[in-house]
Amino acid sequence: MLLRCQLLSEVEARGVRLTAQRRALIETIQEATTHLDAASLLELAHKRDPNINRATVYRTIELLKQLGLIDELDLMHLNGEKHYYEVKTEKEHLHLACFKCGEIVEFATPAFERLKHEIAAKNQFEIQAIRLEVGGLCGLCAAKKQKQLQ
Amino acid sequence: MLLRCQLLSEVEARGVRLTAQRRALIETIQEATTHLDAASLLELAHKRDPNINRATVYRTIELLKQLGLIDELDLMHLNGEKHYYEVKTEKEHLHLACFKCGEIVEFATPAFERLKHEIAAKNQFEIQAIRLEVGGLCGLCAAKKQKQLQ
DNA sequence: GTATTTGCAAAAGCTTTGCTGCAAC
DNA sequence: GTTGCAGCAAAGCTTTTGCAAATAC
Repeated sequence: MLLRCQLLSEVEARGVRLTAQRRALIETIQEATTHLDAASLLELAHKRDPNINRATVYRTIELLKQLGLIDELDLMHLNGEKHYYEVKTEKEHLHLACFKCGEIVEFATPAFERLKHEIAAKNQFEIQAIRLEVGGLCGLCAAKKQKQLQ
Repeated sequence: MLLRCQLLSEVEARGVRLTAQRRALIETIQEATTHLDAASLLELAHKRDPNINRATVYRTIELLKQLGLIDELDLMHLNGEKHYYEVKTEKEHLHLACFKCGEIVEFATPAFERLKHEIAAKNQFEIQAIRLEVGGLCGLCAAKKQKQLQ
């Protein structure tokens, strides 16, 4: 799996030596198909190594954040205050969170990229992290609401 | 003060009866010149009524959120996990948070408005809340870093 | 042998809740 | 006399931390 190798090698390319536990955690993040919060990451990583501890999870997340390799999301606090993590992608994308059904959709558009550049230029700001989150009703839930009102 | 009357009357226009404490809290939010978190709001509101309780603060914030009159911000978790609140404005704006000096700058641009509309249209999404937060180095701190590197 | 990492449990920080009594209408 | 609000303290949830033991190099 190409992607899996990328995150790991990105870390090592930065001269960071990894323990087996951290490697397991990083692989788990890389292979995840949904947005992971710390607890879910721990649970998933336990399949690789049941001894991994919560503290190690947080410390590894901290490491990856420092290296600028993952992004931290709130997903509009749809499920409380936990954070979610995803591997940083080349192109910025945003997250749509449905307050009704909880669905999370990702959306990328050149307009977001352009906006990002405008922000940096007009404010002389060196952007290290950018997070655009949207909350509301997805198409399905919005349609349902319309029906109920009729 | 015109603005102050607006938030209050917006609430009452929605048929919500307010107690004196809630009115005091809402006035405090309206008049604040910085982004308030719950604790700061409580502290400030105590000048109007020293009996206001933390629980009442959170319950009033919840009310205003439900009514769609305030926005909740994280400000890139610059100071921990607390939330900040601001009166919802007509035009969307975003927040730039400097990881170094902690400065928060607001920035509005038509490009953000356009992006918002594109998001809604392309995803058939009914946007109720949108939050764009940026973290990095403000111009000053970025310049300082450049100097140190030389 | 020194430097890091781990495991554990406790603490910390912010927010929510249960419940009792109080106030409003 | 209902209905809803306030006050208090405790609980809840997620994240962070201190420290001793274990591991890696």
